Amino acid sequence: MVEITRKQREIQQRTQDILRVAKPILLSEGFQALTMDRVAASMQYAKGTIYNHFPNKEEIVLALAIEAMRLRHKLFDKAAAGQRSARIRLMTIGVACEFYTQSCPEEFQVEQWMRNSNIWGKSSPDRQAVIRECEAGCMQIVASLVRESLAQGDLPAIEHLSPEEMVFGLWAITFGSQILTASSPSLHSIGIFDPIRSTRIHCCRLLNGFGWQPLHSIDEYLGTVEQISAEFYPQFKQIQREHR
Amino acid sequence: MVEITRKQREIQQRTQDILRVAKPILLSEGFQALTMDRVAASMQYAKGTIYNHFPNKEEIVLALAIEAMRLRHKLFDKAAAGQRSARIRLMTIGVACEFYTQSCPEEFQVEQWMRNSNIWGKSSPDRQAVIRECEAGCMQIVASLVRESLAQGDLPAIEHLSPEEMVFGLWAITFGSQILTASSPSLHSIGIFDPIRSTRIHCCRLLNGFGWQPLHSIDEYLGTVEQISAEFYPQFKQIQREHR
DNA sequence: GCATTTTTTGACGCCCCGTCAATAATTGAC
DNA sequence: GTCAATTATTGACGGGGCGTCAAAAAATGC
Repeated sequence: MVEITRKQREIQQRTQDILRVAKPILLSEGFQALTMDRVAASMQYAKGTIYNHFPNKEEIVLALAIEAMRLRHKLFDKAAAGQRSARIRLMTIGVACEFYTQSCPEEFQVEQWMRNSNIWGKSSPDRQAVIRECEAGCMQIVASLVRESLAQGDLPAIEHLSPEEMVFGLWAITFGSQILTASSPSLHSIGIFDPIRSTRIHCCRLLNGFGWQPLHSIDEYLGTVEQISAEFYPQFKQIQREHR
Repeated sequence: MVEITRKQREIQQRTQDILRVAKPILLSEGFQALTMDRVAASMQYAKGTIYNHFPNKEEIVLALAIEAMRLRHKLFDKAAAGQRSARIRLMTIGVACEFYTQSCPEEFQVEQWMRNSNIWGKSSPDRQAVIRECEAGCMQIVASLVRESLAQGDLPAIEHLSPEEMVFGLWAITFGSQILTASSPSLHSIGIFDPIRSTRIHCCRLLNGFGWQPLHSIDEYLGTVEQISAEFYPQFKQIQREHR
């Protein structure tokens, strides 16, 4: 059943190779520059062979997006594991998001591309389903932390606001901040010089606002986030500098 | 100085005509389907003539984005005018955002397209500058409401959080929610059935969290938002037509 | 070793982009 | 009203990407 012939393995390997070739082209020169001819030429295969693996270039982008979201999912999983309080583990997920966006900017970029309706619309339902599962999976990790805290009494039930809606709020502010940071050229001119710090503060206020115990002062929160960051992603600062 | 020859007027008019032709193509069939040949054929002009107006199709998209953002700016302006408290006027801007996204989905869509680096990167610095000004202008409207409230004492200065950062938070959560609503297929499956209501609640909690007087209970807030909505946008369709 | 199946190939048809020399229209001087 | 100069329009063209498919090559199995 898990029998895989050599041939099949070779084919799977080549699918990977195609992605490895396509990714730098996509990320450094954009979607336009990613052409099937070029991918084929880079690998010394004929174009038709590439088409045996991906029916169009949009599918390549979606395949890369799936890899990106799997990475995100893995980071979320690691962050949500462990013995600490749900609130701390939730903060760790927040740090994971920062880490992801900052030190895997390519994956983050691909996720944005995937949201582009041109690409989404042309890709196969199968891959779309994988993406959806992955996204839902990430949300479920957060949601289960919320439910855990509710069950343990750290987090009071809030009238008018379901646990899922709390997740939605956290997600929206994190995601919204990151998108704006990445694509709003006017941010700096309006006086936002450190969007990451701003985002952290808003998340802290949101969590405190939910009444999620133990409440943190901003200074505590920022300090704890720094600790988590240093602990989980010791290489982060370095990478951060690399990417300026 | 404001002398405009008939010829110039005709040319300006045709630029508009091109946008009127391009918009439905773009919105109903996507960026792929928007080809210069097709635009030209639709208007019974030669392709070269279209190129006299726009050096490439990305510029057409950006020109449409400028129209969209001007509309957004106008809505913000109207919302921020009037004699009511700054907090109410801010809420009115929130309603304006909802209105914009809901009843001008095409404009909202074009704004997203514009953020796509493929399009942004290929367009002219002039149009990019207009977009930036427009975006900064929208933010300034919000920022000045914040500053007004600070000056009047309705809104306490918050340690660690500048007025601009408050704007950033509001912007991020509103924008983030809307993007997610528009492009996250898993929202429904995770249990978010009324994202607009959720977003309103989060905004209310954010404003209350800032200590922005007078504080609203969720019920009050939702009620007030409904009132504003009914007052400013009594007839959804009519306003939509105005800007066609 | 040979027939059958699978895989690879790359030329092909189609379409789009953006250009530009040729053509048409407009202008303004006389 | 005429005509030369200026300006605007045209559409054929070169370059290139997409996706296909019949033919060639390779692998398989008997």
